[in-house]
Amino acid sequence: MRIATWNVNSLRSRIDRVEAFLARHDVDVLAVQETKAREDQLPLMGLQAMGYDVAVAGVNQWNGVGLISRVGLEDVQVGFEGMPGWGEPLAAESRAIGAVCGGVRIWSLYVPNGRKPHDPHYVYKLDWLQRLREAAGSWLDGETALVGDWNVCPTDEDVFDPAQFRNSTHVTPAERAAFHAFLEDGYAEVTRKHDPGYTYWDYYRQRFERDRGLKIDFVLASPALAARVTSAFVDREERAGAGASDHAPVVVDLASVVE
DNA sequence: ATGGTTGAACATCAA
Repeated sequence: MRIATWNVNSLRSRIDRVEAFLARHDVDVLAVQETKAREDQLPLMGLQAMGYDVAVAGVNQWNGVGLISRVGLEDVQVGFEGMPGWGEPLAAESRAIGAVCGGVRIWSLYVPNGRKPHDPHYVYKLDWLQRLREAAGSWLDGETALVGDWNVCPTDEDVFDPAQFRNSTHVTPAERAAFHAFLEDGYAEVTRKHDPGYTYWDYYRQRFERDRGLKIDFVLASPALAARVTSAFVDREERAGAGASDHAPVVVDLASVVE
């Protein structure tokens, strides 16, 4: 089974690229972030014609997430227990949607950006990650994937110029500790060893063309799922050209379950 | 420090 995660930066404006990506790589499940649309706003006919089911969450224009699956989409959950929201009118937002796809529970996550250290949104980000950790602890036993835009660079290797980011969000010790807490609990980040490259390049200043990016999109797998991972890669080509998202998709291959 | 680009409730906000 092949799963992928991609911050698409608007599913409506990117639908042609999404369909082409799914076909090009023969993807079974795609977790999307920054969908920026309600389900009733989405052109889903193309995806349905390709055999995919779709579930999305989130009503505001920035933070929506979704799952696109052709191997089942069962037990859909919008948000996780204890997930902190933000004030009105964003209270109805959701940054997490989970479902069982092909026997694997997959969570599509859009971790709060944080804006700037000490900003209320940064406090919210750390709180959100802590509450996710508490919920995720009870999912370790099964085959669980926590995928998406974590908005954290876990190491300096994940930043094109660490000096430039010294006073920025994504790299603070508290954010890195919040990310590593999942690893301490038993989750494994399964993409880095196969592809250490960046996953995000800002639209500003030709950052992609100069390969000045960040690695912030990750796939964390429970032990049973991590044991099934055979390969992974960042689809850098998807970031090139006109009409690209500012993130590239991350693809992970799972070995079939041996009967 | 600032600026640059993109998408959306679009001329302002968020990323």
